[in-house]
Amino acid sequence: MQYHPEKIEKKWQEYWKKNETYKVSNQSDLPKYYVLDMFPYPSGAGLHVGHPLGYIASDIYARFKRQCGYNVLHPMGYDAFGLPAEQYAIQTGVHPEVSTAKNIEGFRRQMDNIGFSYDWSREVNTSDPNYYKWTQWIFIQLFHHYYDLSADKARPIDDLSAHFDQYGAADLNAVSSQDYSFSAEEWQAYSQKQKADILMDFRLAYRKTGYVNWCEALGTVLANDEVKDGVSERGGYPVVQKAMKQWSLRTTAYAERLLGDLDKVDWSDSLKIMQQNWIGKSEGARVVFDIDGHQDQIEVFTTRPDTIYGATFIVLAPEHDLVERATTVEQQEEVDQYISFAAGRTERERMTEVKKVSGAFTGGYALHPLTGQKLPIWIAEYVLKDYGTGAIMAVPAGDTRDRAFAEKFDLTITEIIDRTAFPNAGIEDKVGTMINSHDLDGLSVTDAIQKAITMLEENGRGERRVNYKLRDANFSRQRYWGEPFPVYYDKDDVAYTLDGEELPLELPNLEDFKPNVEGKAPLSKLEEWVHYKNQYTREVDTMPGFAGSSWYFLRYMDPHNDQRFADDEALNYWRDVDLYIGGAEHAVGHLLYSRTWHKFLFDLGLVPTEEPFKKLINQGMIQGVSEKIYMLKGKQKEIKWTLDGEQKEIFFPVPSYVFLSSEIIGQFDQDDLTEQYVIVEYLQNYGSPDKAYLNEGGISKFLVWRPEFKSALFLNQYGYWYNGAFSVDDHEKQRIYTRSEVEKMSKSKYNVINPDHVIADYGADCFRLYEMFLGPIEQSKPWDMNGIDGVSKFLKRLWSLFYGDNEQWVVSDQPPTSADIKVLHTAIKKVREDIERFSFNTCVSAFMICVNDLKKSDCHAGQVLEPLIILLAPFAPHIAEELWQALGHKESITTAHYPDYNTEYLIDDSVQYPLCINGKKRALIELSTDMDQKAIEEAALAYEGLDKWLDGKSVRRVIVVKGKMINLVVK
RNA sequence: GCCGAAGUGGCGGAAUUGGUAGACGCGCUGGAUUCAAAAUCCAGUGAUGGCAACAUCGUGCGGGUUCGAUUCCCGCCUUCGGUACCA
Repeated sequence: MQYHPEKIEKKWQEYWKKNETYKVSNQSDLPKYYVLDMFPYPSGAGLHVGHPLGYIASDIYARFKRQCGYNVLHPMGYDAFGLPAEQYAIQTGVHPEVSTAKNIEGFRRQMDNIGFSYDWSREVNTSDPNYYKWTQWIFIQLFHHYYDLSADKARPIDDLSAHFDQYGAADLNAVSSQDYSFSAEEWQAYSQKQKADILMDFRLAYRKTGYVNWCEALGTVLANDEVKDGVSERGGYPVVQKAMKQWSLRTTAYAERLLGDLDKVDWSDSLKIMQQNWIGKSEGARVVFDIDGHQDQIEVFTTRPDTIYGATFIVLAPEHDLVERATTVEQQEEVDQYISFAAGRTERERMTEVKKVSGAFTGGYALHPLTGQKLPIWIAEYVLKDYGTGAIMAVPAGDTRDRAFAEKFDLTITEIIDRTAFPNAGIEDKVGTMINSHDLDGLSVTDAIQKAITMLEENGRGERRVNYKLRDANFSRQRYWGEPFPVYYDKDDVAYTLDGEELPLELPNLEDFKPNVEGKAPLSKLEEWVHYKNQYTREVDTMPGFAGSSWYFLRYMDPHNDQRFADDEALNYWRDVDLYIGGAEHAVGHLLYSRTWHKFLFDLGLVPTEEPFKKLINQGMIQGVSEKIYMLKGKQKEIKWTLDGEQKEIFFPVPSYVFLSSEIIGQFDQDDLTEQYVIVEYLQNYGSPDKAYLNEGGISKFLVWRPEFKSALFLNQYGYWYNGAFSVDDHEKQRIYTRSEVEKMSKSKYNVINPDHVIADYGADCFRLYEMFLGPIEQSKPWDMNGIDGVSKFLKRLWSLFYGDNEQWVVSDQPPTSADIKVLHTAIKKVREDIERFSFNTCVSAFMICVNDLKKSDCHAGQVLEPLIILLAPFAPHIAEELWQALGHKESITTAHYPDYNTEYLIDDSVQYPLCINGKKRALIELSTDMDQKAIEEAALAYEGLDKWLDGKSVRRVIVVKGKMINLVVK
């Protein structure tokens, strides 16, 4: 029997489906294990070879754990709300629901083709009302809770109202948008609207003014992704930052716990550091500056209160509320101009372009809190509205950007730290002795920080404060394809949430997905829908992409429950995700949002764990190799080139496009050249950089795809292709070479490799093994097919251990040799250990070594081959099932216990020791394994070739690492 | 800019705790088999010099620690991911 992957793979995929092999129950005596993949956004480009990298790894691990006796939850679903479907709808009129359903179907077919062990009965889809009912429900809970810092958890907002009723804002330790002080009597006297506004400042889901990328020309709000170099990517129109009332989630309330609980999870240090830095905890002081001639105060946060006497001016973000107040009549025009300049700058530009210094003087002055000195108030884009308080005290002697700013605008620079004792220290380093700082003079920086805070507190001009870089998450999108907010407003703009029985609030149907006037969300066009119970209006914005993905891992535990987001029993059984695999691009965003939601649900007693993901692995990205063909710009009337030193020319009857093979572009002026993408599947030799080419067939396909080039000429170093034929006969000379470039794998770059095509050529098992064989799971690499033949050969060799070279069943009952047993147990040990450390590429190597060795010794013993295919089953499940069945088993190999190794079989009699002189390997000596340190040392010194290396010098020291190496230190 | 990661033969990569650099695979070269090809099998394959034995160099670059560094430390360079509305 021959190895035909296409036959056996379909057969087993159908078997697994029919027998519900991978269906998992919430009731089991076995220990649980939850293996999760980051679910995909079902894009129109389909699944490409980059997606399955992580999915294959997690599938191997899930299958391995199952065979080790765990009840394994391994589900999959779709993150189905998102921008691309909406853009597609705007372009084509196809409803996002329709295109999404179609894409999901395609993804599912592609995933089935790879042979994953998902329990598809638990599939979730974030755009399914039965799912987003609970996303809305969680939002409602967030709305009705606030964060109590004393209890260090979320508490019902009604408790807060009760506190206000009884005590006013006194003795309150809660997270809020601004500080409040009012008495119980005052509170009781407030109007409903006033009360609602105050409570809003405490809610965990709350409204505030946020900024969006507004493109007037397109009449829409753009995602950051759609803005390039400050203008819209489509059309290149200006983009400005526009203020809009938006929903936010008070993620900052959880900052401290998000930071501290990183200790509880088994994630890589680099990932934890990224999250730490994102949360960005810093300790310092809040300092208050009076504005000269006004009642208002400017509040700043500084990590360097020691430098307070070096503060020589104040900088506000251009959007800061007090800019208007501080600006004088004379400066009004300049300030207005600067504000509109800053509005045209994206936040990214403002952060990145640190070398461009710009700003404007408001004309106003602040008073130094300790000296009373007048400090000019400036506005500048380097101060961001959402960072800290949106204002800074500028200390040009202690901060590089402040210094650059002071130098540019000729502002006072007061040196306040003497660093002569630290000649290598930069101006931001916390070393040195204070000078020009009144009471702080002579103190070290660290002492000065403490004393400065005390002084500020005593003067009532500030206090010790912890600040986080983490910002509250903007939760509103002016778009259609997302979860509708279960929210409505009364005439006074007071927000209310829908009752539970009204959920899900289904996304109403729409024909036209373009935004409404002034960038209002598309739902605002449905006037009837917007009006709710006569006097109310509904929220028309929708939730962002991360809403549905922030809790989906919980829904898999109990996906069909219509009473709760998941049942207690299911939650208490599965608890948390034991292994989570996904792209490094989610390192902060998704993982931080999920952790926040999870902690909130924990506070409400709804989930049993504080952290959702115990162990996390980031898979690397598979990049694509795009291929571009050179072309002369515009249509040509004639073409001249040199062939074998001879000048050639062609005059075209009608002007034609001319494409050039890459080896001859040197003959042309580079300025006349341009490039066109080629669909990589049209190319021969694709995968070898700069060696891919179009042959006659490829050119035909290219011209069918791009009919505008139908009459083009393709030129290479031997001749040309024109009107359907090459001018040379030799096939070797009929090649138009393209240029290769490593880029993101994307539909728009025509470099997407569909796993289906690889599977059609090599089989799913081969594809799975090859993706793992490419390299460490965490590393990014461009996709290339150059090594896949090796994996394919391996599977055929494995098959031939069972079916022999003449395709007859050759497995025997003969007991195996001890050498073959050693080969098997070496592989078991290596594979078991490497799976546990997620080193799947070396597992594949271990399989290859094992099969090569068994092939060499002509081993066909069932006692060796049977454990071997169980060992391989998680990696190549189809071939494993087939051979398992051929060995006479009736049950799926999924139920077979994963083999254990016995170290007794692995012991060697002797060790090859490298004999090193001063760390350099000079000889190999073979010594018995049981020799002790001393005996090894003696054997080394007795080595006959030794004199040659000593060169008259003597051995000073002998270092022996038993079983590893011997080093002689010679002087 | 800031935060994180990576860089080893012609290529993908291995070296798990500081201990034989290049496992395994691709490619390439030579050979066997074949009418021929494919497939398969065998041998070789880091660079330089040498007939060879062997020697020297060699893990992005420049330093350092150590008997010994791909691995640890300091300073750079390049590429990739994120940078709060792509997912």
